[in-house]
This record gives sequence, structure tokens and C-alpha cells, in this order.
Amino acid sequence: MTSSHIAKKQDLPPTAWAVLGLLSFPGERTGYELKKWADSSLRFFYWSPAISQIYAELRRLEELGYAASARSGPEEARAKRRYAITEAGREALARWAADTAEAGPPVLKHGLLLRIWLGHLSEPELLRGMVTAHLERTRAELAAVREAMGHAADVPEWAFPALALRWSERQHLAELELGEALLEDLAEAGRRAADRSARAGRQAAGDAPTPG
Amino acid sequence: MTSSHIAKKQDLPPTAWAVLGLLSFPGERTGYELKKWADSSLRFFYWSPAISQIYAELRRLEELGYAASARSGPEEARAKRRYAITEAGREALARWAADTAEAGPPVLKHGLLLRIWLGHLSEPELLRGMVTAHLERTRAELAAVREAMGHAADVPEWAFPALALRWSERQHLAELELGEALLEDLAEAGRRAADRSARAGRQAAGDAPTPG
DNA sequence: TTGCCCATGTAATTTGTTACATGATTTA
DNA sequence: TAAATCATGTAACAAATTACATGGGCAA
Repeated sequence: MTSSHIAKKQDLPPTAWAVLGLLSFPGERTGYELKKWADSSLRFFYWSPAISQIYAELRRLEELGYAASARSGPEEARAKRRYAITEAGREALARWAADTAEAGPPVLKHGLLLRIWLGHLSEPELLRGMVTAHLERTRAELAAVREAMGHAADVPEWAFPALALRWSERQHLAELELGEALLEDLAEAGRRAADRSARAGRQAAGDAPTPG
Repeated sequence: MTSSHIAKKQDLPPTAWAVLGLLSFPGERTGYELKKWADSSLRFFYWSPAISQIYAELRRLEELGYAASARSGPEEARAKRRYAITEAGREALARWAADTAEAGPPVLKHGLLLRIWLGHLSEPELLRGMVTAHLERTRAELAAVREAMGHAADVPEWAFPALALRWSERQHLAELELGEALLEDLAEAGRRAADRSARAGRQAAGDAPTPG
């Protein structure tokens, strides 16, 4: 354990702040609980780290004095480690959250769009199938967002998480509209491609144009 | 160099496929050109890898026989390495693109939303400022998308990239609407918080409720 | 009694970034 | 002629995942 292993208080990775953020809401939590919460809420607008990484970040946050853990004593049958944010942690998190320069543009990794972009490699029907499957999945995600909204009751403490979920709900509705529009664009592109090849065929064969 | 270092043809990381995808369009390109193209187009719906990673992926793709490179000979003053996709590469890419199971849900990492979610740590005006800054940036991004659309002319070969960019354009328009709605929600939440504290203050002081 | 959920952690590996080094060509 | 851009690459590091190991409690 050399000095080079001691983490700097500045510029922690966003994941560390996200985990600390989970702890900034009232109550103490285990790493396992944090993971479940991230899966059911944070992941809609940010992302849910692997459980092993959550444990790693919790250790780092504790080392920095931003979180404190208590191993449940013998009164509880099962040994759990519950974490709570410290005053220093809350201050550091607030400073980070207020730093406008820190918040870069949103990052989107959209596997479906990558495949549409590579559409010249696939059959048109396959592309349409991928879009409809995406719409199906998005509808399921939307239901999950609404489910999460139900859990976040109308308590002042949870007002901001509720706001983030409302944003996510609208975001998923927008994603559905984008998918529908894409489906139309795909159909339109297909018609144009058919036109082109038909014209090319007629020219090659010297056919007369078909009416209508 | 043991056998364990030989990459498997199956399950390459998405980034490798994205780079191979860049090569799947007509023409040979250098790593540097790929990076520029990714920055100006791919990044809107997927993401732009670091230049060093692009070079690394190109080496891997060549090792797998999915890409072939030719060092520009003495006819060109400057030594460049131009890459082209191979038939095997095109087939593998098509197989990957057609694999529906491979395409997971889109991943979004939205720094602004993370901060809204942590709104209890910030001043309301700071939050509103972050949202308006985000709207500003999104408008600039939208302009960049449209700029890219201009470059992708109405040539059949580029029909699918053009489709992806049209999706991105709409996506950014949706992002603007989401930001506006968020701003309104923020204002509404502020009014409700003010109401609450006013009522609490009256109750504490024993004031009569104000009419209206 | 089998299997699932709770719960924590380690180890190996992969993925990806930043910093650095180098040098030619173009543009102001 | 200075600065920006083109162009390629290495090395060090950080971030993050998967696989593995372990074991208690609970329900079908």
C-alpha cells in the first residue's frame, strides 16, 4: 500500500459520485440494496454499475472519508455492511454536483441505430423487425419507469428522484415516437430503392413505364 | 505471444464492430480519417472511440482477417496506412448486425439528469442554470447533426447513414423538448416547496391561512 | 432438497482513456 | 516561420466487467 494508491479527492469517476449520490438519500444501505435501487431507477437516465464495482466504490468512498460503514453486530443473524454518507461526503458531492464544467454532454450508445446505420448489410425486413422489437422493449421499459415512479411516493425528500423519473417517462415516450418515425423512413427508403431498381430494369430492358 | 492472446472471432466488443462498420462503406481510410468521421457522425447515436483505440481495433481486425491495410508506397510522400474491409470482414459484420440478441437496450449516461436527481444538494437557480446550459449545448449539437446531414448527399450508398442522422436530428429535437418540460417541472416543484414552507411557517407562528 | 434470493467479496481480464513521442504537411 | 493539422504509434493507467468462491435463509 504505497502513497500512489491513495485516491485523490478531486476528479473521482462519475460512478463514484453516482454511488455516493445513492447514499445521499435518507437511510443506510448495503451494497446489495444499492445495486437493486440503481437497477430500478438510476439506470433509466444514468447507468447501473456491476455489483462488484459498487462494492469497490464503497470501499474507496470510505477510504476517502465520504462514507462510513458499520458491520451489523451479533443481534442480526446475517453479517451485513451498511453504509451511510458522512458530512464530508455530502459536502464533496454537493461541490461536484454544482460544478457545471464537470457535466459533459449526454452519452448515448444505441445498438439499434448502429445497425440501421449499417443497413446496407441487412435485409430490409430484418431491419424493420429490429425496430419493432425495439419498440416492444421500450414499451416494457416505460412500464418499468412507471413502476419505479409508483415507489417514489409524493414525499418531499424524493421530489428530485421523482422529477428524474418523470423525465425518463417522457424520454421513453419520445423514444417510441422516434422508433415509429424510423419505421416510416425505412418504408419510404424501401419504396425509393424499389423505384430506382425498377427504372434501371426498364432502361436495361427497354420497357415502357407502368401506369399508376 | 501465447495462444491465449489470439482473439476469438465471436463476441468482439461493439467498438470493434463499429470500426469495422466505418470501413464497410466504399473507400479506403486511415485511422485518423476514421476518427474524424466517427466524431462528426457516429458519435451522435453511438460514440466515438479514442484515436488510440481505433488504431488498436484496426490492428485486431487485421489480425482476424476482417480488414487489410496497405502502407502507402514511395509514390506518396507521407507514409499512411489505409485500411479496407475484406470479404470475410463484411460477412462477419453482416452476421453480427443481423443478430438480434446482440443488440441490447440503448445505454444513456446523462450527467444533467444525474444532477437533477441529486437536486436536494443544489440551489434551485443553479439547477435551472444547468438545464438552460444543456439546452444551449443541445442546440449546438443539433446544428452539428444538420451539418453532418449536409455532407451525406442523396447518394444511395449513404442512404442508411443519412437515416441514422435523421433519427439523431429528431432525437435532439426531442431532447430540447424534454429540457423545456424539465424546466417547467423544476419551477412547479419550487412553487410547491415554497407553499409547504409558508404553511409550515404559518402553523409555527399560529398565523391565519391566506385566502386564494 | 433443490433452487432462488440475499450478501460480500476476490481475481483475472478486457476495455478504454490520457499522456507522451515523433515527424511531415499545410496554412496564416 | 510559427501554429495548426495530419498521421501513427507506445506506455501507463483507470474503469469496468465477468467469473469465481462462499455461505445463510427461505420457499416450492
